[in-house]
Formats: sequence, C-alpha cells, structure tokens
Amino acid sequence: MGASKTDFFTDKQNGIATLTKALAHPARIAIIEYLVKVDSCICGDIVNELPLAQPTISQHLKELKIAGLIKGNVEGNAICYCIDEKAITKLQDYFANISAKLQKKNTCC
Amino acid sequence: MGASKTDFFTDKQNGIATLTKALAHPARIAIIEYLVKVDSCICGDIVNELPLAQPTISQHLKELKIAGLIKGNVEGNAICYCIDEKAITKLQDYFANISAKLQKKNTCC
DNA sequence: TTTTAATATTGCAATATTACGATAAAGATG
DNA sequence: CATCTTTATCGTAATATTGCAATATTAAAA
Repeated sequence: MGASKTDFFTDKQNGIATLTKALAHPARIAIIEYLVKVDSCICGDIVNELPLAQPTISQHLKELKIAGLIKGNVEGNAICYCIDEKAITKLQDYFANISAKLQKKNTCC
Repeated sequence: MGASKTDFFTDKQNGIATLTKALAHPARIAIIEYLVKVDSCICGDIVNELPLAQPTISQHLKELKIAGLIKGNVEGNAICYCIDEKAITKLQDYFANISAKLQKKNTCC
C-alpha cells in the first residue's frame, strides 16, 4: 500500500500523528526554531535562512499551516508567519502526560 | 528527489525530527499508548490490539526501536517491549522550551 | 526431535514525500 | 501601466513509506 489506515485509529491518535508528522522533517523543525528565535515574525527570509529553494520552503510552510502548527497573516505582498501556541501546548501536554504515567509504573526493561 | 537534506541541519534538529518522524503515524502513536496503558510490558499482543497484520506491527516496532522510543527485551521466544522514557522526556522538554520562549514574546499573529 | 508459538525479514505493489525549475498570482513601487 | 517583490502552484523526477503475504528464524513445549 503506502496509505496509512487512519480510519482505524481514534481522532486523538490521528490528531497527534498529524502534528508529529508535520514536524517529522529537519527543515520544518528548523522553520519552527527560526520562528521562535525571531520574536517579530517578519518571515519570508526563512528562505534566506535555510538551504532550500523557495518552492520547497513554501511547501513546508503549507504543511505546517495545514497541521495547525503555524499561522499566516497577509501583510501587503508579504506574509507574516508565526507559531500557533496551541499546537505546541498540545504536544507538550501529550508528552508530559505520558511521562507522568510512566513515573507511576515500574518499567520492566 | 524524495530524500531529506539532513546534512544541512544541526544534529539536534535531526535528532528531534527522528523522534517526531517515528511518531508520525497513528499506528505508532497507538503502540506507544498501549505500552503506557499496560504497565507490565508483556507485548506481542499489540498485534491483537491493533488492526494491522503482524509483519506491519513488527515493522512499526522496528522503527520505534531504531528511533530510540522503545526498548526490547528478549524473554524466551517472546519479546518484551517498553517505552524508553528518555526519548519522551526529550520531546517533552523540547516543546516545553518552545512554549516558554513563546510566552516571553508578543506574537504578532 | 518434531511441533508449536512468537517475532523478524523479504519482496513487492500502492501511495506519499521531498525537492526544485518553471511559472503564476497579487500586491507594492516607480 | 510596467515592473519588481514576495509567495504560491504546477509538473515531475527521485526516493521513502505503508501494508501484507510468504517465508525465515528462534526458542519453548511436547
């Protein structure tokens, strides 16, 4: 095949997988880190920052946006991208919850 | 192409991307959640738990293992899998750090 | 030793991702 | 209006992922 059997998993599981999938590429991690670093979100210079062509960056931004990890504001002919905190919080909470549950159990390995 | 240009990113960025990539599939999220749920890690019944064939589960487990998210202990002819807390902690810390940094800045969007 | 049980590996088809050149679209600027 | 700047989209080649049947491997059990 090649297509994920998303139908068989819960919405929550698919939701987390959508977020992790959006971050499953070093370029997209680099984009997120760049957006964290520059506190104002005058973007587009992401293209200058990363060693990838403009269409490639644009495509990565699209994926991050569809997944809900970033938001884009049109400002004249430029677009201002920035991180959507809610998505980061969701991931943070998800892993914190797993961590907490693991603490309570005696892992056998 | 189709291959990620990992050479151009930092080890840390590639490291996070490796972890998120390993979790970038609902089946692998479901496996992690199952391992959290059953506090003893008598595994292999993951195959019974999920709607995927045994070779498929085996392949997903392999990916999680290579990424460092789970550990496997041979116990007789069965194998006991369990979560590697360090990887979860790494992800938790990573997103907590981003969250903290975002709090200090006035996001423009 | 033969059989059974649990897991891994191989091979392959279907599909998805990654990357980028070429080009389009849309607003700013002269 | 013509042009420049910025970003998006299209088309396409290279590669990766997903899923499973068939088969191999390994160790326990009979």
